[in-house]
Amino acid sequence: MAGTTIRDVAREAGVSTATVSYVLNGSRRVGDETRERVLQTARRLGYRANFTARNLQASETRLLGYSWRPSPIDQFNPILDQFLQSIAEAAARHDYRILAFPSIDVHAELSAYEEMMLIGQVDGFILTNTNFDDERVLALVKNEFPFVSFGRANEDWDFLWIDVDGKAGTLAATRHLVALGHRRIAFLAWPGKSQTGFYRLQGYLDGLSEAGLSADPDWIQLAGNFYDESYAATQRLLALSLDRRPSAIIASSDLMALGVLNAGWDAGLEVGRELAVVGFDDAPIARYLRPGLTTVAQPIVEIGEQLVTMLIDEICDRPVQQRHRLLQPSLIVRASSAASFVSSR
Amino acid sequence: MAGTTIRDVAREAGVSTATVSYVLNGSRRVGDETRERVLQTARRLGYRANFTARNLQASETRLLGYSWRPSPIDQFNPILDQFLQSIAEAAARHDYRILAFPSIDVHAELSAYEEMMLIGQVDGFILTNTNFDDERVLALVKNEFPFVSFGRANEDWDFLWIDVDGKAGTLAATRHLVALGHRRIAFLAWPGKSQTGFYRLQGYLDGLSEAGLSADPDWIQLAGNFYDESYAATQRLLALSLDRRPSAIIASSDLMALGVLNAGWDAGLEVGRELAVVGFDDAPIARYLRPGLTTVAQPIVEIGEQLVTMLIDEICDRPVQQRHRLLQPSLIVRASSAASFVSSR
DNA sequence: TAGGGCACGTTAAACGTTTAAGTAGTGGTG
DNA sequence: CACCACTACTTAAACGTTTAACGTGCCCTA
Repeated sequence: MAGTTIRDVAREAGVSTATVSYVLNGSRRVGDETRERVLQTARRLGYRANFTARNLQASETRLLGYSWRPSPIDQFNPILDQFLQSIAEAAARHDYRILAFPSIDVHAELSAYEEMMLIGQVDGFILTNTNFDDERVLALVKNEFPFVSFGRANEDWDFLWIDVDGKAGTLAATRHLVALGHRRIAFLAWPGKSQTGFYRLQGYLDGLSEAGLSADPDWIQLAGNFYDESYAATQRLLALSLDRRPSAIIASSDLMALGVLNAGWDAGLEVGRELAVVGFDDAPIARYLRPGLTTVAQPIVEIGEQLVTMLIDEICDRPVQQRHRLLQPSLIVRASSAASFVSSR
Repeated sequence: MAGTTIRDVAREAGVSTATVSYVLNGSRRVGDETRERVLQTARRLGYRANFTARNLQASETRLLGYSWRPSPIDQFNPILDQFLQSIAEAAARHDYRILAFPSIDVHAELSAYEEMMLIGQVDGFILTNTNFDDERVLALVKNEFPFVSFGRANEDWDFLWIDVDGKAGTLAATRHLVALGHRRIAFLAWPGKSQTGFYRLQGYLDGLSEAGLSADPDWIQLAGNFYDESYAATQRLLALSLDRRPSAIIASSDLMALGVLNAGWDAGLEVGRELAVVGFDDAPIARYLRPGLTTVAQPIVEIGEQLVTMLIDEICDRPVQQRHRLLQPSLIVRASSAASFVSSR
């Protein structure tokens, strides 16, 4: 279709294709007069480099695969937007592009085929929502294919990852609530073997013991990363007898915090004063909720950029300085936990 | 790196590369015995097809570029998540992948270069957030490069697009409010030459005149697609004297509706009963707000799928049935406009 | 038995680049 | 003048596939 090749330009300009290539890439000195002529001809003919051919010759694709787990239709993905933009721009700075791979969970026997399809199409992978025993990590490690992950998996697997120190995040959240006077603090934890979820729970537990508080077992409620489950879990918490009912709830994500807010509201509580709520993610919506949601923010843009440069270093066989990086989150205090509180013992 | 080529397999299996290719692609009959031997060898050597080479030979990239305008960091993109997933999966069904191109707005003289870089990297483009006088459309049309757009641009430009009938959406919203008894209905419109914004405003105006209502000029407030501007615009509306103050507000987007909700709340109004609010987009968050946000939902997944098949048809020079498609949105009624209302004349 | 038709393989050109190695031509130096 | 160094350009091989065109040998039919 487009069809103007480097050969057309060469013929038209009366030089060899090599010369045209040298001019276009600036990879070698070319006489001023010839260079001008080539450039003019290229422009006149509307020449555009064929990336496929160039990549074949360089035996690289200049493509990075981005694999994420799509969220259910009615949930929101708090970071996709920022993250995608961040990795796309970081990649572009190094002349790489991002190829989208929503990971389908039907990993039956397709996976072998799929895997074969995926690899060879890109130079490396960026994984998000990485889990314990993540089969994607396993497959990539087995194939010795370059990749980086946002999120840790099994401790004994060695691969490049960046993660947010979730423990530090929920620890800060817990300290914040303790400082406000809260003594009965509950936590909505993810069930199953999620590393991320585990660390977030750990920070909460650490925060309690640091303050000399012991956690009532009922204060730790299991709920998947869904609005409904978190709403129901909150109802269970609020149904506890008055002396055990928590005055503050930390949720493992903003989506879940939303369930807490609404369950609190529906129970007739004034969130912020009668019930403190803290989320995790700082989703864009968090600041616009009423009351504004106190939450733990992750440096998404920075993570995206670091992941990309890390991956490109790996692809180019450059040594990667820190193969595992734990970035610090920051607590954003808003009205959902602003009012200071005195425990009604 | 990976390095096992079709030639290695051929040598190892004692056949020609052509035979290997035929076996792997099933593009021609090959003797059972030979086929088995080739497959075994390929498996044993861990052979993976090199897509670049394959694409070069087929002179296609099997890649679709997806260009969107990233939202500011503190705003949310109501559809990115669903839309991206939808086009990625639809593309995968036809063995295409999605390449991410967040369109940088610095379109100074970069654009010529950019354009050159973009084209040739993909077989076609998917545009979203298409504007009146959209320079991307112009560039693609000029280059006769295959693309489809989610959203219309200038009437006299001929290109493939799918859009949601925004006029029908706001018309339905207006009718709904009228039916509830509202007589003073305001509209938050986007300034500037946005086609999308224009149609949405039009539906509102049609709805009013259909009901025999005339719009007070002050009821149409201009505000960009941002929370803050919409919040401020709502404050202006609520500051009108009691006999002119609107009892219902339609916003051009859910993000803006959020500004309306909060401004209403901050003014001490009970949204849903004292002030009805309608948004546009049905962002995932809409259902979780309190009160739940009445809004106009777009069939995002369907749009994504249709765009992709449309684009692939165009790329393959197959005739495209309807080059312009207007899909119908649907009104989702929630608590922000549920209570029936009697105007206090 | 000559011939066509079929099944199964191979050969080699092509896709559009990049780049190592080679060839002229020029000017400077001993 | 012989030699070298340098500049400016060309030749041609490679990157890893696909596929049209071309052998073979074999069976079937007239």
